[in-house]
Amino acid sequence: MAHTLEEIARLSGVSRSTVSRVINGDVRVAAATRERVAAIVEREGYRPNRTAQSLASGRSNVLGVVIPMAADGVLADPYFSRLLHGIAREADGRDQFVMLSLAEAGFIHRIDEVARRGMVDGVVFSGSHASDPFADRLVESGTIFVNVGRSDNPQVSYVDNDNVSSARQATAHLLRLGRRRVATITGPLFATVSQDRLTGYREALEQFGVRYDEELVFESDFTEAGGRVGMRRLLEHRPDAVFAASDRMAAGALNELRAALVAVPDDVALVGFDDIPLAQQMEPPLTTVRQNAEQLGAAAVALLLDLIDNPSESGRRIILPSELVVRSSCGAGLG
Amino acid sequence: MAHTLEEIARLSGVSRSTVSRVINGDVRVAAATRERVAAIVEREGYRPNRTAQSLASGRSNVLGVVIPMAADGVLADPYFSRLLHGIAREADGRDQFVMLSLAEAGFIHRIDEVARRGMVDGVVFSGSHASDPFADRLVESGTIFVNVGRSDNPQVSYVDNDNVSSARQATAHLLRLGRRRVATITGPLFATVSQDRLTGYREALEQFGVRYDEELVFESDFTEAGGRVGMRRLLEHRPDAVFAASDRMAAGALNELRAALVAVPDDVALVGFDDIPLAQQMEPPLTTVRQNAEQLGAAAVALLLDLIDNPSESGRRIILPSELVVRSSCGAGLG
DNA sequence: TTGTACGCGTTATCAC
DNA sequence: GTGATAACGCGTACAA
Repeated sequence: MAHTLEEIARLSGVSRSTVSRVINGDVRVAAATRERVAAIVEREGYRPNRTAQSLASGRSNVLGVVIPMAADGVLADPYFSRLLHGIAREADGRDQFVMLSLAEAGFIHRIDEVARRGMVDGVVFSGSHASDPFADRLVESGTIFVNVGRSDNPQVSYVDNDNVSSARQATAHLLRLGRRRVATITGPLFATVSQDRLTGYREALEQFGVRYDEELVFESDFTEAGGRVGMRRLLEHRPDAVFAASDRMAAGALNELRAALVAVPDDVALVGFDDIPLAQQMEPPLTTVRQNAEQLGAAAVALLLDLIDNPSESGRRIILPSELVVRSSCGAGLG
Repeated sequence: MAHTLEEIARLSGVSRSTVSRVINGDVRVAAATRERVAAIVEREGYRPNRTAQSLASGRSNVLGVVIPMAADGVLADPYFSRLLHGIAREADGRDQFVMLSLAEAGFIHRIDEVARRGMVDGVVFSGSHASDPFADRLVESGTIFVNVGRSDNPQVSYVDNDNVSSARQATAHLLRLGRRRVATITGPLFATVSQDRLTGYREALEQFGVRYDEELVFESDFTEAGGRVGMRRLLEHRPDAVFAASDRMAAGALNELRAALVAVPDDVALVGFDDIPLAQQMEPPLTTVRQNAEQLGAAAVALLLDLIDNPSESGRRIILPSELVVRSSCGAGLG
């Protein structure tokens, strides 16, 4: 088992350079030579040392992926699983490796580590804050990266779902069905997704000439427990519909409604966001917005690679469309 | 912003070697020198180039993690999320990086890539087969790795849950409550977990002097849909209890039982395996075996690092205990 | 305690 | 087409 270029070169009676050329598919090499060397590479099962390649070429073909684990068990959220899956799959398809960092609280040092020159060519950062110190740190350190989720920093490139328009559409759907006291359970408002979905909600209200009522807005945390608590409080203000900014919160809300003996959708219509697997198994099945997290991850990788090849560009944005999936929790017939 | 050892050396008026020593905490360096150099390193925000370090030292501090994506959306299974979380967290705590490879079908080449010298110091492989070609490939290539899940290959080191004894305990629990026609829905039997849980089931039967009846065994695939199908078939043979080898299958079975108007646990008692979040929200709450996937991941990393430091050792095994969580689907009072 | 010099395995720039 | 040879940035005997 030969281990270095040098050995392969010796075995095939050529120089290191030629072997290197064969390995890298350089055209300027005689067909006969190429074949002979290739055969020996094959026979010996030789693989170039990645680290040495990286050092010499200045490129590692490794993409860093940083996912802040704000709450415990964030990975339990199907969104992140899918996002990660999309990232991994796209990276794989483009012959890139993925270096994963599930950053716990106080992980600033990990960012520095990941951004360390040589390790990775770029970073996909799943940052949820409009203005994130870590994102700032990344641009400051000159690391090429793309944010998954909107960012206020004009320098940062990002991919995101069209949260505003999707939320507007979801809320409008409720209004169109005649509901007028439409409440909403939002995610944590420091997160751009939460802000954007709230914005969409307000836009729909305005569009239908319905007054925005703060009492019908409850800020929660995307979890089922949070949705349940939110619903309990909202119930005091007699809503006839609820737009939950995540399916998990919608599930919690549904549990609370059931416990309070409120009929869904008859008394209160419900719409979620995400279209997690559970959504269609809920009773009644949940009307929700399908966002394709895998696609988002793939898009992030594609954009990142583009940025790596064209470092001059910055502040690029890619917005992916979502789709309203009408089931029965909203009180509309299927269709 | 200084970028190389050389520059820092020049800036602080010493040689590269000395700076290197300071960086690596070598004791043989004068306190005064150390301080001076450290200050400059700090001021310049210098970080050693990881790639160069790896090449020179022969160690990358990167751990490969390979998870075969047999079925689509494997990551959706909470087990893998938790496993991955445990791995990432432990690796982080030990200053290791994680290189993730979500290997799709036909991913043999990826294994080779990951095992490529220089990239990673070792690999955590989540292989489910008793005898896995990929695992064989890894040992063949001399890659240091640990398998998550039992392996028949005496060379491979692995960490695993105590599936046999847990399954025995779960089944025995049913038998102890007086059930005699205890059926089981197994996972795919090429997987060691499935085999082991089936073995535990048989052991419990034997222990209670109950004949093993093939008609009461249905091989499925760990998914909810699979559990549902399995339950439908088993129903033909009038079981009074079911041990499902995964909570997701238990959920499917429960749905089927409900559809068939069979009372749980009165007519048919049910026990699952995994203790996924859904388990305690099922109606009735599911009695199940709690396996700590995070701990499994952490143990895998710990073992791997141990192996990296002591490459001579091989075939080490670590078995983690599980715990029966009694809720009400089995027909026992809480306790 | 500090510095010199060589090696890690490639890539890339030259000549030939 | 092919082959020396100089980087790439760092670790580490060995010498001083």
